[in-house]
Amino acid sequence: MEIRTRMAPSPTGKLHLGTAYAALWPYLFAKKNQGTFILRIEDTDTERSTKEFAENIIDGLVWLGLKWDGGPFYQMERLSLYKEKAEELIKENKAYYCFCSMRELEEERKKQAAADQSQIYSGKCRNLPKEEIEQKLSSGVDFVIRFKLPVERGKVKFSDLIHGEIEFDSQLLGDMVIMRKNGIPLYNFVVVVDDLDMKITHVLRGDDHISNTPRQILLFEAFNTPPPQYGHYPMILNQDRSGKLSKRTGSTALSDYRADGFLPEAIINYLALLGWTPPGDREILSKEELIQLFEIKNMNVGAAAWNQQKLDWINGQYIRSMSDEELTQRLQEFLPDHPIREKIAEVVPLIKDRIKKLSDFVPLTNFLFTEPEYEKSVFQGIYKKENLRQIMEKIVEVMEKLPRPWQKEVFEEAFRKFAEEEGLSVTETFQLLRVGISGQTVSPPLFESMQILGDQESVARLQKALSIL
RNA sequence: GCCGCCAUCGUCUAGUGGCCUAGGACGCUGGGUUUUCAUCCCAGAAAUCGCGGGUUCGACUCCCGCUGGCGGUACCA
Repeated sequence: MEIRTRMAPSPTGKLHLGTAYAALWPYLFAKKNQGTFILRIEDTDTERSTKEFAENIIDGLVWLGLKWDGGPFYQMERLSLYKEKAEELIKENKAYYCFCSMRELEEERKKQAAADQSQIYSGKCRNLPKEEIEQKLSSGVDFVIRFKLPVERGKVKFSDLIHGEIEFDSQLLGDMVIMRKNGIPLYNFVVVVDDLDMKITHVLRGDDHISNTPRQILLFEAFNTPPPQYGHYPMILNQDRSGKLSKRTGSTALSDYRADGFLPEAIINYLALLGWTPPGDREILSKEELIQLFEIKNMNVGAAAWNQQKLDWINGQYIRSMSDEELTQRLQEFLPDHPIREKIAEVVPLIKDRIKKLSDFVPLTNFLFTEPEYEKSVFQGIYKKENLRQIMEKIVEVMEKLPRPWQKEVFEEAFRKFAEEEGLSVTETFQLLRVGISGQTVSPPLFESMQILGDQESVARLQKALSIL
């Protein structure tokens, strides 16, 4: 039988890391088994869902490379199907109209809470006389449709792909609402109708859905169909383990990570490591390798906390493993308005080992296209003697005398010789030169940087530095 | 409250009864390479396996209880 999985985000916010994580598992499982991965937009919460959020989610999934094979299907475009299915249940006496007001229900729950009872619907409208239902319906009383939970069913058991056997007592579930008066269905019901309609064979979802599973299984039974296989993976926790991943300890929007220069392959790799353990000890794995190695049985059962440093490290690993050409292209795409965009290719070899994310490129190379600000104290911090100015003058002199066109090998030879003659350490000399060129004590390799700047600019900078000493 | 899931270094994890005086990764510390910073390489610190009972010749591994964390308990998804 063909394996069919789905990912079903609700468009009530921008693509969250947790949503990307949720997409990864059904994607990997479907690809691993040459199956079909379906994208379904669960937009039945009309208060909170927006088209923009749906688009943001779709864009994000495309960027990550988690391409779906079917959809996107929007539930709000499928309302007639849900209506038909709800009526089918009513006809078969498996669902009923409920005329209880919100107020009544709230009071009922309050009473139950006070008496330390489970807060489940009393079933007041369960067996209303036919005439009363007709009368209320025709006089326009507000109603919802409730699923008639088969209490006699006893324990609902299922074998979770990740957790193993799980069971719930159906008595504790209550008659849930499956349809609002306005014809918009509720979550547990749409999910079942859609999973049924889309012939989903494997539902991989967060373990916050474990307690929804018995309700959904009961609905599948009401439709006389065996339920799909369920697998509930753990959620991602905040960095401080203070609960499920939220804005509390940092951004959770995928678009923020993208804007910060994280690579999609690094994010996929990291998310995979958060919920699954690869065989062997390699952790840097491409999407293709993940698909090949993925096994549900190796999915983790306990929740993992977000670890930003590990993502940073993984992103750095990906950057370093790229060819210079590829990194250049990525940077050019990432920095479309960069002032020396055409020079990025030249700079890339100097910074590849020095950046963890694409955005690091800018502060690290800023001095190459912006005149630095000089501070006397920085020079004095490197060379503490009185004749600082004289030394700098000599450095400028050496620079000016170097044969053109400039070669970086010549720089090094010339300044090592200079250091020896003047009795300076090589480090001191190179650092004075570095600050003179970049205004900073930390920079990409000095001589390569000078070559990129060119002889005139380099000498001009040193002269400007000299002027403040 | 009730229902459910989970529990090994700071974090992510390996571990399926003896191979564990608990292995790996990130991070951290120290050292090496190096013109700075990084990269890279080497070394190190870091878990009495949440607690208490069992079962067993033997338990991180099996069972029970407790505690703690998390999730659910909606006309949200």
